[in-house]
Amino acid sequence: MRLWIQVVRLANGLQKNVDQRLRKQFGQTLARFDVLSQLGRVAEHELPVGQLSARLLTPTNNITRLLDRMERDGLVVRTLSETDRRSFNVKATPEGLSIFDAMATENRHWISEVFEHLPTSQMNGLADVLRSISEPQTG
Amino acid sequence: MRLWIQVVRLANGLQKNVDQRLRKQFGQTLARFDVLSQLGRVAEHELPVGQLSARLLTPTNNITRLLDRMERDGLVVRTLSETDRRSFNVKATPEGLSIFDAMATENRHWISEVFEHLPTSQMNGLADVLRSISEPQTG
DNA sequence: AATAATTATTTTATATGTCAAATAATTAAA
DNA sequence: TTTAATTATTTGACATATAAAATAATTATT
Repeated sequence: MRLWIQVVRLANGLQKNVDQRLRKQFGQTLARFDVLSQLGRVAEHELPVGQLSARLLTPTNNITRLLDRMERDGLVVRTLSETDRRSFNVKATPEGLSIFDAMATENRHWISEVFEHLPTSQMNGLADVLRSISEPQTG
Repeated sequence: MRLWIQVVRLANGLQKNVDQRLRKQFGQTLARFDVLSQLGRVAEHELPVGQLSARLLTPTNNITRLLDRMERDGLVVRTLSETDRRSFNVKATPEGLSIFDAMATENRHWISEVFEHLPTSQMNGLADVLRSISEPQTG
């Protein structure tokens, strides 16, 4: 069964494609886009590092340096939590949010190009398959 | 349409899962597994670096250091090409092949567990979708 | 209050990925 | 046959990912 290899290739291809476009057109990466997209959808565009990493399905230690560089580049700021001195809040800056909006707009175009030629029936079928596969490994 | 995000998550989940198991059980990574799987399926288990990178859909400069470490760990050897002094052949060592066989066996189990519960009809549907999506972006 | 366990984050070390530039050998052109 | 262009691979600089250990603050226990 080489089906999974095809799924992986499709996903990797999509990600590479998006990452390359983000690099060229915005000087940003997919990882940064993911961070901003999480911050973009919460109140105050602000989250504790731990919650951010949980939303990204990635361990905390994995995004510390990513945040370092994003902070250096003015996309986010870290502020001490007022209730827990161990914890930092990460907040998207206006500049970060504005870059994110631009990236998100472009991204929607790219993705819809890829799925444009896919009939609705197949789209629904794909959604079903994803549900079937994803559920058992939840957790 | 967040369909593509689900595809990406499924694929990333699968890859992370496999990578972690390979690390824990064999002290190897998915990237190394990919290299060995390509070498494993050609005559003499040997390929020029360029052809190897083409098969892995990754630029040559991207696997140079990977090969350095694999050579250091005795999984592959690099030998000068006899016909082109710019070119190196990468060959899997007996040790590399033996580790690969063990990894491939385990890998088949893990993957079949994931797809085990998927009805044949959905499997075929997924294959169709993959074909539809993949064709336009071939290249 | 002192000790222990837990939690949030960073640090360290290493592996993999990106792009651009360097090196060196081959082929093509003048 | 010198020069120029191409090809194969490596190197350099940096970004992202992994695991394990370190820090430091909090909570729980005694």
